[in-house]
Amino acid sequence: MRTSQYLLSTLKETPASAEVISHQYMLRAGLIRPVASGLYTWLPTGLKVLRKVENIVREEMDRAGAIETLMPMVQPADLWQQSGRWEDYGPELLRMQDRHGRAFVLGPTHEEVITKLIGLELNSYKQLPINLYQIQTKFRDEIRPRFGVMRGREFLMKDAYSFHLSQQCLDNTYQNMHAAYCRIFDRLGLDYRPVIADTGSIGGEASHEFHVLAESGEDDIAFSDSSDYAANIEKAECITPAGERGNATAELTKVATPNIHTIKELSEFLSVDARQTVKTLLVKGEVDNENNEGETAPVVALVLRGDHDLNEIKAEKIAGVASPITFASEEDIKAAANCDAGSIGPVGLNVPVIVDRSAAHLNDFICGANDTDYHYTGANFDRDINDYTVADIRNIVAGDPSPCGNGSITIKRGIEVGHIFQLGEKYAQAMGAAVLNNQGKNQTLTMGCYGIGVSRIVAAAIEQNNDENGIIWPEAIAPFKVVIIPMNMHKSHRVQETAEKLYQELQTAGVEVMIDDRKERPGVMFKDMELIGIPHSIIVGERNLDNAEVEYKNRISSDKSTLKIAEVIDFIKAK
RNA sequence: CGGUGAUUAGCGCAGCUUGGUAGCGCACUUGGUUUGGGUCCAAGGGGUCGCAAGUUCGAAUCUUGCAUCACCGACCA
Repeated sequence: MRTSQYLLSTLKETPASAEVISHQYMLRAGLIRPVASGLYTWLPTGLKVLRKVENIVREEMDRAGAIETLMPMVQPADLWQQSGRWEDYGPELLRMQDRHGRAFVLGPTHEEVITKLIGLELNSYKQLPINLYQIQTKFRDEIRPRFGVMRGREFLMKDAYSFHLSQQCLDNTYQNMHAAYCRIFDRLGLDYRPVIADTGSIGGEASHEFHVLAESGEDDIAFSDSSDYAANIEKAECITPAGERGNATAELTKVATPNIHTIKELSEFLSVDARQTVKTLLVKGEVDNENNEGETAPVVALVLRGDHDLNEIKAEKIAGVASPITFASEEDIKAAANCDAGSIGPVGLNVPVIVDRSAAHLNDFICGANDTDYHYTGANFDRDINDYTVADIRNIVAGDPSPCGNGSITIKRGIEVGHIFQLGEKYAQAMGAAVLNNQGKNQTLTMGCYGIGVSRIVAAAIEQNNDENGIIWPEAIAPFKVVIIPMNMHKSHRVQETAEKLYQELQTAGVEVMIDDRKERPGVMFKDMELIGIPHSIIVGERNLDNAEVEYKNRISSDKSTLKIAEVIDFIKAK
């Protein structure tokens, strides 16, 4: 490709709307342009990268035995009504009507379509297992699109769906996909981790997320420092602290704590470590629709150690706690604890009390006294608080023992680029996907689903591989392998001839090569090519031609060397 | 949707407080100059000042409403 006949579209300045580095560089390097909130045009260079990612994903899915299909982006509403997600999915599902007034949706995912298809096409256990995938544009009407293509509303996704008659068969395919995903991210050249994940709204049993590690990631991942254990912080179990709880030695004492509302203020005011304090959160309880028709929801107290944060996902799974988590209103708090929110405590509190495992391990701790501007010191479970249950309801923090039993936890940020689930029979049942088993009986299929965010990977790769000069593409997904940068080509026939000759030869050798044949000063070319992040540069200048040499520069290592012109082709091909 | 901020040339911004007929840098065009790290000089082209209504002799500037974009929270590949 010649830059003079190409749409380079690089920008010197960073558009004000771009927050994260990948978004900034994708705009500046001319990979994407915004069209509307969460919607982007892929410019030629960006599309080249996107296609490379897509092809690696396709090759590895094919190698793993999955079969490619293509389903429509627009789907009829009745499929979604059949699965129940027409009601459940919420406003993220973009709904519309055709000219006849029939309801459709823009597909955010394709479980309904594929399951319906499988139900129609498959009749016998002999056709199982089967794993179908597609690489397709999805649309999710995100509340807040951000970070460019990292969280766009329209995005390219690989989604695969497998069908089975037994859990064991599903497990096999699940493991197979897990391995395929590792090969994909290995080939992409990214630093990633498979982590244990919450199954979220899709539901089901086993689930792993694949995260690319980057500071700007939106998820917190908990790792063991001495095993393979990694889990999304939403899911990481906080185990009961080792050892026996200390004995109650202090007397329960009510102390005045004027205008103290937060744990930070409390620990400073009383000069104690936040770890010796306890915070009590009041949330709405579960309404039992059958027995308490129309009654207001009761309130439940959640007790955490002062330095810990509530994990809402864990908490809302506990019986008696409303899902989603809803914090009690000021009136509810007044009614239940007779004080302001800053002074609630578990002592003498007349509502169900759920205590986190770590908080339950404390003795002689400090908590609210259920009296505005007062706290208790020297509080103890089983002496001052008797009616309570213990559960894991907090977020894991760095330094906690790993739930796998080996080592302690460190926390890093990750960008979720892949997610594999075992779905079970949910969709197969709803859509009527069943086959005859080997006893001749109709049996509902069990399902797995496996997603990869293809367009998100492009952004994630940049988040992980960049410097102050621009993008540093991993070799496997670079838009071009090598760029020829001639110095003042229009003034030197020798330079022009050599550059053109190398360009032709590299093309003939099947190397993806760009030649910067613009009438630009050297600095401009260097800056642009570094911004775009092409891994290898060949610089052709008068300086080296007398020795029949050109200069080579590596974008990753910044290593420079001189090469004999005759060696260039083999040198680049070997890279 | 809630909270915050923004909207002036393709991009980055000033002008608004104190109303008087729109400016800077980059990019673009032309000529010259320079030529191994975003040269320098000169001359140009390009703007319904987000939209609508109001106040006023006069509105980018003041008022009101709306729209769009971005950031912080709930969603997720």
